[in-house]
Amino acid sequence: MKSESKSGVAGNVSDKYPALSEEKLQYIEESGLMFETLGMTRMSGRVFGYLITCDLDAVSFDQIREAVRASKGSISGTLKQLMQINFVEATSYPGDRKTYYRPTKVSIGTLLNSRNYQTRIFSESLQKALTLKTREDDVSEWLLEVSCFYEWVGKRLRELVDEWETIKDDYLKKKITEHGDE
Amino acid sequence: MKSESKSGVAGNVSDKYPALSEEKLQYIEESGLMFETLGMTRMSGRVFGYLITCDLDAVSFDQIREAVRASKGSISGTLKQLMQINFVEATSYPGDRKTYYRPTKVSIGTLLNSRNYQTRIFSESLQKALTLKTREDDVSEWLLEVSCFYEWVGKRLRELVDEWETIKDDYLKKKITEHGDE
DNA sequence: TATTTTGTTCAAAATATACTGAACATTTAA
DNA sequence: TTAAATGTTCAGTATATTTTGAACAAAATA
Repeated sequence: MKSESKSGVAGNVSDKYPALSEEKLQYIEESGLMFETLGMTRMSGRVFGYLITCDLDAVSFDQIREAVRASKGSISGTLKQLMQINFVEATSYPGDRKTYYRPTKVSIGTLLNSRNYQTRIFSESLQKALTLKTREDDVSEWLLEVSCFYEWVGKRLRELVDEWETIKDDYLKKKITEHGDE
Repeated sequence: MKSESKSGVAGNVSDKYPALSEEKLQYIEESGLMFETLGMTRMSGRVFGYLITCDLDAVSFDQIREAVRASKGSISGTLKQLMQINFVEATSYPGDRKTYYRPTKVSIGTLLNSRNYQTRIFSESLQKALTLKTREDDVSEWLLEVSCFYEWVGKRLRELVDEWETIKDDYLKKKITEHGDE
Protein backbone atom coordinates (compact mmCIF):
# COMPACT_ATOMS: atom_id res chain seq x y z
CA MET A 1 0.00 0.00 0.00
CA LYS A 2 1.16 3.43 -0.81
CA SER A 3 1.27 5.97 1.96
CA GLU A 4 -0.57 9.23 1.46
CA SER A 5 1.16 12.56 1.77
CA LYS A 6 1.00 13.95 5.26
CA SER A 7 1.33 17.59 4.39
CA GLY A 8 -1.72 18.58 2.40
CA VAL A 9 0.36 20.39 -0.24
CA ALA A 10 2.58 18.37 -2.54
CA GLY A 11 2.75 14.68 -1.77
CA ASN A 12 6.12 13.20 -0.87
CA VAL A 13 7.64 10.36 -2.83
CA SER A 14 8.00 8.20 0.23
CA ASP A 15 8.32 8.43 3.96
CA LYS A 16 11.77 6.91 4.11
CA TYR A 17 13.27 10.17 5.31
CA PRO A 18 11.90 13.02 7.45
CA ALA A 19 10.02 15.52 5.31
CA LEU A 20 11.64 18.86 4.57
CA SER A 21 9.94 22.05 5.65
CA GLU A 22 8.10 24.00 3.01
CA GLU A 23 10.67 26.77 3.40
CA LYS A 24 13.57 24.48 2.72
CA LEU A 25 11.91 22.96 -0.31
CA GLN A 26 11.37 26.45 -1.60
CA TYR A 27 14.97 27.39 -0.90
CA ILE A 28 16.18 24.34 -2.79
CA GLU A 29 14.28 25.50 -5.86
CA GLU A 30 15.59 29.05 -5.53
CA SER A 31 19.09 27.70 -5.26
CA GLY A 32 18.51 25.76 -8.45
CA LEU A 33 17.47 28.87 -10.32
CA MET A 34 20.39 30.82 -8.88
CA PHE A 35 22.90 28.21 -10.00
CA GLU A 36 21.32 28.36 -13.42
CA THR A 37 22.02 32.09 -13.65
CA LEU A 38 25.63 31.29 -12.70
CA GLY A 39 25.86 29.01 -15.72
CA MET A 40 25.50 25.74 -13.87
CA THR A 41 22.62 23.30 -13.96
CA ARG A 42 19.44 23.77 -12.01
CA MET A 43 19.84 20.31 -10.52
CA SER A 44 23.30 21.09 -9.17
CA GLY A 45 21.85 24.13 -7.41
CA ARG A 46 19.08 22.07 -5.91
CA VAL A 47 21.45 19.43 -4.63
CA PHE A 48 23.86 21.98 -3.19
CA GLY A 49 21.00 23.93 -1.66
CA TYR A 50 19.77 20.78 0.01
CA LEU A 51 23.19 19.85 1.33
CA ILE A 52 23.80 23.21 2.99
CA THR A 53 20.39 23.36 4.64
CA CYS A 54 19.66 19.77 5.58
CA ASP A 55 21.17 19.96 9.08
CA LEU A 56 22.84 16.59 8.70
CA ASP A 57 26.53 15.86 8.61
CA ALA A 58 26.28 13.97 5.35
CA VAL A 59 23.46 12.43 3.35
CA SER A 60 23.09 9.44 1.09
CA PHE A 61 22.46 9.31 -2.62
CA ASP A 62 18.89 8.22 -2.06
CA GLN A 63 18.20 10.89 0.51
CA ILE A 64 19.31 13.55 -1.96
CA ARG A 65 17.30 11.89 -4.66
CA GLU A 66 14.18 12.06 -2.57
CA ALA A 67 14.79 15.62 -1.40
CA VAL A 68 15.13 16.99 -4.91
CA ARG A 69 12.79 14.52 -6.62
CA ALA A 70 14.95 13.51 -9.54
CA SER A 71 16.06 10.36 -11.31
CA LYS A 72 19.04 8.31 -10.25
CA GLY A 73 20.83 9.20 -13.44
CA SER A 74 20.40 12.88 -12.85
CA ILE A 75 21.61 12.68 -9.25
CA SER A 76 24.56 10.58 -10.29
CA GLY A 77 25.67 13.06 -12.95
CA THR A 78 25.00 16.08 -10.79
CA LEU A 79 27.00 14.76 -7.85
CA LYS A 80 29.87 14.02 -10.20
CA GLN A 81 29.74 17.61 -11.46
CA LEU A 82 29.60 19.08 -7.98
CA MET A 83 32.51 16.96 -6.82
CA GLN A 84 34.47 17.87 -9.93
CA ILE A 85 34.27 21.59 -9.08
CA ASN A 86 34.82 20.79 -5.41
CA PHE A 87 31.48 22.06 -4.17
CA VAL A 88 30.67 18.66 -2.71
CA GLU A 89 32.72 15.87 -1.20
CA ALA A 90 32.02 12.26 -0.40
CA THR A 91 32.41 10.41 2.90
CA SER A 92 31.74 6.91 4.04
CA TYR A 93 31.25 5.11 7.32
CA PRO A 94 32.59 1.73 8.42
CA GLY A 95 30.05 -1.04 8.16
CA ASP A 96 27.99 0.96 5.67
CA ARG A 97 28.36 0.51 1.94
CA LYS A 98 26.60 3.71 0.98
CA THR A 99 28.45 6.83 -0.01
CA TYR A 100 27.49 9.99 1.84
CA TYR A 101 27.79 13.50 0.52
CA ARG A 102 28.30 16.91 2.14
CA PRO A 103 29.18 20.42 1.01
CA THR A 104 32.90 21.11 0.78
CA LYS A 105 33.76 23.92 3.13
CA VAL A 106 36.44 25.37 0.90
CA SER A 107 38.67 28.18 2.04
CA ILE A 108 37.98 31.79 1.21
CA GLY A 109 41.10 31.89 -0.91
CA THR A 110 39.92 29.04 -3.06
CA LEU A 111 36.52 30.62 -3.52
CA LEU A 112 38.02 33.94 -4.51
CA ASN A 113 40.30 32.22 -6.93
CA SER A 114 37.60 30.39 -8.81
CA ARG A 115 35.59 33.56 -8.77
CA ASN A 116 38.50 35.22 -10.56
CA TYR A 117 38.82 32.63 -13.25
CA GLN A 118 36.20 34.06 -15.57
CA THR A 119 37.52 37.55 -15.10
CA ARG A 120 40.99 36.42 -16.06
CA ILE A 121 39.70 34.76 -19.21
CA PHE A 122 37.89 37.95 -20.17
CA SER A 123 40.90 40.10 -19.45
CA GLU A 124 43.20 37.89 -21.50
CA SER A 125 40.81 38.10 -24.40
CA LEU A 126 40.92 41.90 -24.26
CA GLN A 127 44.71 41.81 -24.25
CA LYS A 128 44.66 39.69 -27.35
CA ALA A 129 42.27 42.12 -29.04
CA LEU A 130 44.75 44.87 -28.34
CA THR A 131 47.48 43.05 -30.24
CA LEU A 132 45.24 42.80 -33.29
CA LYS A 133 44.53 46.48 -33.58
CA THR A 134 46.28 48.37 -36.37
CA ARG A 135 45.75 51.83 -35.01
CA GLU A 136 45.82 53.50 -31.65
CA ASP A 137 42.54 55.00 -30.58
CA ASP A 138 40.40 55.26 -27.47
CA VAL A 139 39.46 51.60 -27.77
CA SER A 140 43.16 50.64 -27.56
CA GLU A 141 43.54 52.86 -24.55
CA TRP A 142 40.53 51.33 -22.91
CA LEU A 143 41.64 47.78 -23.67
CA LEU A 144 45.02 48.50 -22.16
CA GLU A 145 43.64 50.08 -19.04
CA VAL A 146 41.11 47.35 -18.40
CA SER A 147 43.51 44.49 -18.85
CA CYS A 148 46.11 46.22 -16.69
CA PHE A 149 43.57 46.90 -14.01
CA TYR A 150 42.58 43.26 -13.82
CA GLU A 151 46.19 42.20 -13.62
CA TRP A 152 46.79 44.66 -10.81
CA VAL A 153 43.60 43.88 -8.94
CA GLY A 154 44.38 40.17 -9.06
CA LYS A 155 47.49 40.79 -6.99
CA ARG A 156 45.65 43.01 -4.55
CA LEU A 157 42.92 40.45 -4.03
CA ARG A 158 45.47 37.91 -2.89
CA GLU A 159 46.58 40.42 -0.28
CA LEU A 160 42.99 40.92 0.78
CA VAL A 161 42.61 37.23 1.57
CA ASP A 162 45.55 37.44 3.97
CA GLU A 163 44.12 40.54 5.55
CA TRP A 164 40.79 38.77 6.02
CA GLU A 165 42.44 35.90 7.83
CA THR A 166 43.86 38.30 10.41
CA ILE A 167 40.68 40.26 11.03
CA LYS A 168 37.97 37.68 10.49
CA ASP A 169 37.61 36.55 14.08
CA ASP A 170 36.88 40.08 15.22
CA TYR A 171 34.61 40.72 12.28
CA LEU A 172 32.59 37.57 12.82
CA LYS A 173 32.31 38.18 16.55
CA LYS A 174 30.94 41.62 15.90
CA LYS A 175 28.51 40.21 13.34
CA ILE A 176 27.18 37.58 15.72
CA THR A 177 26.59 39.93 18.63
CA GLU A 178 24.89 42.39 16.27
CA HIS A 179 22.30 39.76 15.37
CA GLY A 180 22.09 38.23 18.83
CA ASP A 181 22.70 34.51 19.58
CA GLU A 182 20.27 31.77 18.68
CA MET B 1 50.97 46.37 -34.30
CA LYS B 2 50.15 44.09 -37.21
CA SER B 3 49.22 45.23 -40.71
CA GLU B 4 45.96 44.25 -42.32
CA SER B 5 45.90 41.69 -45.12
CA LYS B 6 43.76 42.96 -47.96
CA SER B 7 43.57 39.78 -49.99
CA GLY B 8 41.36 37.65 -47.78
CA VAL B 9 42.14 33.95 -47.95
CA ALA B 10 38.60 32.71 -47.48
CA GLY B 11 36.21 34.43 -49.88
CA ASN B 12 34.01 37.09 -48.34
CA VAL B 13 30.27 37.35 -48.75
CA SER B 14 30.59 40.61 -50.59
CA ASP B 15 33.14 43.30 -51.20
CA LYS B 16 31.10 46.10 -49.75
CA TYR B 17 33.52 46.49 -46.87
CA PRO B 18 37.25 45.91 -46.55
CA ALA B 19 37.98 42.27 -45.73
CA LEU B 20 39.04 41.37 -42.23
CA SER B 21 42.38 39.68 -41.67
CA GLU B 22 42.36 35.99 -41.03
CA GLU B 23 43.61 36.70 -37.51
CA LYS B 24 40.74 39.00 -36.74
CA LEU B 25 38.17 36.59 -38.11
CA GLN B 26 39.67 33.96 -35.88
CA TYR B 27 39.63 36.28 -32.88
CA ILE B 28 35.98 37.04 -33.49
CA GLU B 29 35.17 33.35 -33.25
CA GLU B 30 37.26 32.93 -30.12
CA SER B 31 35.49 35.85 -28.55
CA GLY B 32 32.19 34.18 -29.37
CA LEU B 33 33.22 31.01 -27.57
CA MET B 34 34.55 33.00 -24.64
CA PHE B 35 31.30 34.89 -24.21
CA GLU B 36 29.52 31.57 -24.31
CA THR B 37 31.54 30.34 -21.34
CA LEU B 38 30.54 33.52 -19.53
CA GLY B 39 26.90 32.61 -20.01
CA MET B 40 26.19 34.98 -22.89
CA THR B 41 25.48 34.14 -26.50
CA ARG B 42 28.13 33.25 -29.02
CA MET B 43 26.82 35.89 -31.36
CA SER B 44 27.19 38.64 -28.76
CA GLY B 45 30.82 37.65 -28.30
CA ARG B 46 31.43 37.74 -32.03
CA VAL B 47 29.88 41.17 -32.40
CA PHE B 48 31.75 42.59 -29.41
CA GLY B 49 34.98 41.00 -30.60
CA TYR B 50 34.52 42.62 -33.97
CA LEU B 51 33.76 46.02 -32.50
CA ILE B 52 36.87 46.13 -30.34
CA THR B 53 39.22 45.03 -33.12
CA CYS B 54 37.79 46.67 -36.22
CA ASP B 55 39.89 49.85 -35.97
CA LEU B 56 36.94 52.04 -36.86
CA ASP B 57 35.24 54.58 -34.68
CA ALA B 58 31.83 53.04 -35.20
CA VAL B 59 30.34 50.58 -37.65
CA SER B 60 26.96 50.08 -39.26
CA PHE B 61 24.50 47.27 -38.78
CA ASP B 62 25.33 45.87 -42.19
CA GLN B 63 29.05 46.02 -41.64
CA ILE B 64 28.66 44.02 -38.45
CA ARG B 65 26.36 41.64 -40.23
CA GLU B 66 28.92 40.98 -42.91
CA ALA B 67 31.81 40.68 -40.47
CA VAL B 68 30.12 38.00 -38.40
CA ARG B 69 28.08 36.45 -41.23
CA ALA B 70 24.72 36.28 -39.52
CA SER B 71 21.11 37.09 -40.29
CA LYS B 72 19.61 40.52 -39.80
CA GLY B 73 17.37 39.16 -37.09
CA SER B 74 20.27 37.77 -35.15
CA ILE B 75 22.28 40.99 -35.41
CA SER B 76 19.27 43.02 -34.38
CA GLY B 77 18.64 40.95 -31.27
CA THR B 78 22.29 40.71 -30.37
CA LEU B 79 22.88 44.45 -30.60
CA LYS B 80 19.88 45.00 -28.40
CA GLN B 81 21.32 42.60 -25.83
CA LEU B 82 24.74 44.21 -25.90
CA MET B 83 23.27 47.68 -25.54
CA GLN B 84 21.09 46.46 -22.70
CA ILE B 85 24.11 45.38 -20.67
CA ASN B 86 26.00 48.47 -21.78
CA PHE B 87 28.73 46.66 -23.69
CA VAL B 88 27.82 48.53 -26.86
CA GLU B 89 26.44 51.97 -27.61
CA ALA B 90 24.90 53.54 -30.67
CA THR B 91 25.88 56.73 -32.49
CA SER B 92 24.65 58.49 -35.54
CA TYR B 93 25.96 61.10 -37.95
CA PRO B 94 24.13 64.06 -39.50
CA GLY B 95 22.99 63.43 -43.05
CA ASP B 96 23.22 59.66 -42.52
CA ARG B 97 20.21 57.61 -41.56
CA LYS B 98 22.13 54.54 -40.45
CA THR B 99 22.83 53.77 -36.82
CA TYR B 100 26.47 53.09 -35.97
CA TYR B 101 27.69 50.97 -33.11
CA ARG B 102 30.83 50.97 -31.00
CA PRO B 103 32.02 49.33 -27.79
CA THR B 104 31.14 51.23 -24.63
CA LYS B 105 34.33 52.16 -22.84
CA VAL B 106 32.85 51.79 -19.38
CA SER B 107 34.76 52.83 -16.30
CA ILE B 108 36.73 50.39 -14.20
CA GLY B 109 34.33 50.93 -11.34
CA THR B 110 31.37 49.92 -13.45
CA LEU B 111 33.15 46.84 -14.70
CA LEU B 112 34.11 45.78 -11.22
CA ASN B 113 30.60 46.30 -10.06
CA SER B 114 28.97 44.14 -12.70
CA ARG B 115 31.66 41.58 -12.09
CA ASN B 116 30.55 41.50 -8.48
CA TYR B 117 26.91 41.04 -9.24
CA GLN B 118 26.97 37.26 -9.50
CA THR B 119 29.08 36.97 -6.41
CA ARG B 120 26.62 39.06 -4.46
CA ILE B 121 23.74 36.89 -5.60
CA PHE B 122 25.61 33.79 -4.50
CA SER B 123 26.53 35.30 -1.17
CA GLU B 124 22.98 36.37 -0.45
CA SER B 125 21.77 32.89 -1.19
CA LEU B 126 24.22 31.47 1.36
CA GLN B 127 22.99 33.95 3.95
CA LYS B 128 19.47 32.80 3.37
CA ALA B 129 20.54 29.17 3.75
CA LEU B 130 21.99 30.08 7.12
CA THR B 131 18.65 31.38 8.34
CA LEU B 132 16.99 28.07 7.45
CA LYS B 133 19.31 25.89 9.47
CA THR B 134 17.99 24.50 12.72
CA ARG B 135 21.30 23.56 14.25
CA GLU B 136 24.75 25.05 14.48
CA ASP B 137 27.47 23.02 12.87
CA ASP B 138 30.50 23.53 10.70
CA VAL B 139 28.29 24.25 7.71
CA SER B 140 26.68 27.16 9.61
CA GLU B 141 30.11 28.44 10.52
CA TRP B 142 31.26 28.21 6.94
CA LEU B 143 28.13 29.90 5.60
CA LEU B 144 28.60 32.74 8.03
CA GLU B 145 32.25 33.22 7.23
CA VAL B 146 31.76 33.15 3.48
CA SER B 147 28.89 35.60 3.44
CA CYS B 148 30.72 37.93 5.82
CA PHE B 149 33.84 37.77 3.73
CA TYR B 150 31.97 38.78 0.61
CA GLU B 151 30.32 41.64 2.43
CA TRP B 152 33.69 42.83 3.68
CA VAL B 153 35.52 42.34 0.40
CA GLY B 154 32.82 44.29 -1.42
CA LYS B 155 33.72 47.35 0.61
CA ARG B 156 37.43 46.86 0.10
CA LEU B 157 37.01 46.52 -3.66
CA ARG B 158 35.42 49.94 -3.84
CA GLU B 159 38.52 51.30 -2.12
CA LEU B 160 40.69 49.50 -4.64
CA VAL B 161 39.03 51.33 -7.51
CA ASP B 162 39.96 54.66 -5.95
CA GLU B 163 43.49 53.46 -5.40
CA TRP B 164 43.70 52.41 -9.04
CA GLU B 165 42.66 55.83 -10.22
CA THR B 166 45.57 57.39 -8.35
CA ILE B 167 48.23 54.95 -9.52
CA LYS B 168 47.04 53.96 -12.96
CA ASP B 169 48.98 56.54 -14.96
CA ASP B 170 52.26 55.35 -13.50
CA TYR B 171 51.26 51.72 -13.88
CA LEU B 172 50.28 52.10 -17.51
CA LYS B 173 53.40 54.08 -18.34
CA LYS B 174 55.55 51.34 -16.84
CA LYS B 175 53.59 48.71 -18.77
CA ILE B 176 54.04 50.48 -22.10
CA THR B 177 57.78 51.03 -21.75
CA GLU B 178 58.16 47.40 -20.62
CA HIS B 179 56.75 46.20 -23.90
CA GLY B 180 58.39 48.92 -25.97
CA ASP B 181 56.50 50.71 -28.76
CA GLU B 182 55.86 48.98 -32.05
C1' DT C 1 25.09 -19.67 -6.11
C1' DA C 2 21.34 -16.26 -6.28
C1' DT C 3 19.75 -11.88 -4.48
C1' DT C 4 19.93 -7.31 -2.82
C1' DT C 5 22.10 -2.94 -2.50
C1' DT C 6 24.21 0.90 -4.52
C1' DG C 7 25.11 3.20 -7.82
C1' DT C 8 26.71 4.21 -13.23
C1' DT C 9 25.91 4.60 -18.11
C1' DC C 10 23.74 5.89 -22.12
C1' DA C 11 20.02 6.34 -25.64
C1' DA C 12 15.99 8.70 -26.09
C1' DA C 13 12.69 12.29 -24.60
C1' DA C 14 11.89 16.70 -22.86
C1' DT C 15 13.20 21.28 -22.57
C1' DA C 16 15.57 25.46 -23.43
C1' DT C 17 17.98 28.56 -26.37
C1' DA C 18 19.77 30.63 -30.52
C1' DC C 19 19.41 31.61 -35.38
C1' DT C 20 17.29 32.23 -39.80
C1' DG C 21 14.55 34.33 -43.16
C1' DA C 22 10.45 36.34 -44.65
C1' DA C 23 7.05 39.67 -43.68
C1' DC C 24 6.45 43.98 -41.84
C1' DA C 25 7.19 49.00 -40.28
C1' DT C 26 9.29 53.38 -40.79
C1' DT C 27 11.83 56.87 -42.82
C1' DT C 28 14.03 59.17 -46.57
C1' DA C 29 14.87 59.89 -51.44
C1' DA C 30 13.49 60.01 -56.25
C1' DT D 1 3.48 58.39 -55.07
C1' DT D 2 6.78 54.84 -55.65
C1' DA D 3 11.05 52.90 -54.50
C1' DA D 4 15.01 52.16 -51.63
C1' DA D 5 17.22 51.96 -47.24
C1' DT D 6 17.33 50.48 -42.54
C1' DG D 7 15.97 47.85 -39.26
C1' DT D 8 12.52 44.98 -36.20
C1' DT D 9 9.60 41.11 -35.17
C1' DC D 10 8.34 36.58 -34.88
C1' DA D 11 7.20 31.79 -36.35
C1' DG D 12 9.63 28.00 -37.46
C1' DT D 13 13.97 25.46 -37.49
C1' DA D 14 18.22 24.07 -35.79
C1' DT D 15 21.11 23.13 -31.84
C1' DA D 16 22.39 22.28 -27.35
C1' DT D 17 21.48 20.86 -22.78
C1' DT D 18 19.17 18.42 -19.17
C1' DT D 19 16.60 14.73 -17.39
C1' DT D 20 14.67 10.32 -17.41
C1' DG D 21 14.47 5.44 -17.14
C1' DA D 22 15.93 1.05 -18.26
C1' DA D 23 19.80 -1.86 -18.64
C1' DC D 24 24.00 -2.81 -16.69
C1' DA D 25 28.02 -3.54 -13.26
C1' DA D 26 30.18 -4.37 -8.91
C1' DA D 27 30.17 -5.60 -4.32
C1' DA D 28 28.08 -7.42 -0.23
C1' DT D 29 24.95 -10.70 1.73
C1' DA D 30 22.01 -14.73 2.23
